[in-house]
Amino acid sequence: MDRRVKRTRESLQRALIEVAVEVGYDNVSVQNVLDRANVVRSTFYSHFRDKNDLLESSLVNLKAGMLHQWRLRLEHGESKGELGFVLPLLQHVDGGRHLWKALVIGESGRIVDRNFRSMIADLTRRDLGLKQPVGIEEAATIAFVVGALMYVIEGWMLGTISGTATEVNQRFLSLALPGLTQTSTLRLRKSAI
Amino acid sequence: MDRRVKRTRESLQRALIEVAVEVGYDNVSVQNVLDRANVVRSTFYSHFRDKNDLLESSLVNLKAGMLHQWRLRLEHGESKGELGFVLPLLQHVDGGRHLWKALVIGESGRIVDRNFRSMIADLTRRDLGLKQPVGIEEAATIAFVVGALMYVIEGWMLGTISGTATEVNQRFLSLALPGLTQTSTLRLRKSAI
DNA sequence: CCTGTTGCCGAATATACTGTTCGGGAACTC
DNA sequence: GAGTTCCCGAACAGTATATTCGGCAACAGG
Repeated sequence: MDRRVKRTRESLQRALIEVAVEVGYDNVSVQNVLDRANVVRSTFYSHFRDKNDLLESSLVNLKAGMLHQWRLRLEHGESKGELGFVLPLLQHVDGGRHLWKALVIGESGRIVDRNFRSMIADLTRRDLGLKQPVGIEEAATIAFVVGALMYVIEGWMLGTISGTATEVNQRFLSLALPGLTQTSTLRLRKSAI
Repeated sequence: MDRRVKRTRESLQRALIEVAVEVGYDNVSVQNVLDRANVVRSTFYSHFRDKNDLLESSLVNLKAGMLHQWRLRLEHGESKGELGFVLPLLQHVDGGRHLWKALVIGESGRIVDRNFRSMIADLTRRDLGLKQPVGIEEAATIAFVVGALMYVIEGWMLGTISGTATEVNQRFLSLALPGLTQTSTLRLRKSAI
């Protein structure tokens, strides 16, 4: 790939994140990004459809980095057990706390959400594939786990939930695992219907 | 309150919802709402800060209606047990399926999310207040339950998750309750740390 | 019914941001 | 070194937001 192309794309991606962290994604105009990246309008639109498109392309990198770190920890045997991917995930998110805190708020939150939802859903599916609870549709289970995890992470980023990655992981697993490993015959007491 | 004020505000609220259901919230301009409501620009801005502000005021009514229906069902004894508020909630949402499906998508999704998160959080807190799991911070538990429920509802609205309100309720409870009633000593097996 | 107040209309206007166009010149690939 | 590709710069139309203000009509209270 042409070196110039790579340079402009990376400049724009970096600029967007920087400015978003400073003033919040919703308050970022294309012009702000252009100024920061030293790129001109027409160039921007020859690479990206709009601001959201740029964000989405930035997320590709962030996701790649996350999966990379996850694999490293997998190899080091640090993420065993059911939902073992959660701890590495939390640790990685913890590293870029400023970044994620900025991106969780506002319109970018939806985009981040949509991107990571599918990733987490995949990890969850792979993890739970073997011990699927009987009689409970997969879609509901995935939505349940992913939603719970996303909200916990969000609360953790925003400071509503405190604690280290390990602690948050423990809290999450203690809430999630019992429902997932429960057998179908026990899964609902009469009083709760 | 001046009758004209009430009329104008209600016209605008109704118009916003109508148009949003038709073309999606994100594609609604202030002008669209004005045309539908037969209200002029300056009047709009004398009542609401912007489109989102109008949506927020509309949600007040929707939430009120929801809580009203919930109380009715409570009196009829249809929502007993832990997380008993979930079923009435699902049933109410099911009633306005078109509406919610439209509001879940796009920018309005975040606003709806923010509004109902706090409502569901309150209901959850009240419900779980007595049997708080030991050693698990309340904030994490609330975020867990609320997130799981929100995502399940969203998936249900969008058709990813199928079934009746009763079935979805059962699925949700069977996933959530075991983790909530688990005692602290059992809450984590070594392998999952 | 009368009176003072309040809200709505209508139109104009400033502002800001988006997205597109195009030619000249520089940087890149091979 | 030749030819292609990309970036710059500046201009431009289009669209939506948000504010202003005078005149008229509807309202609440007595």
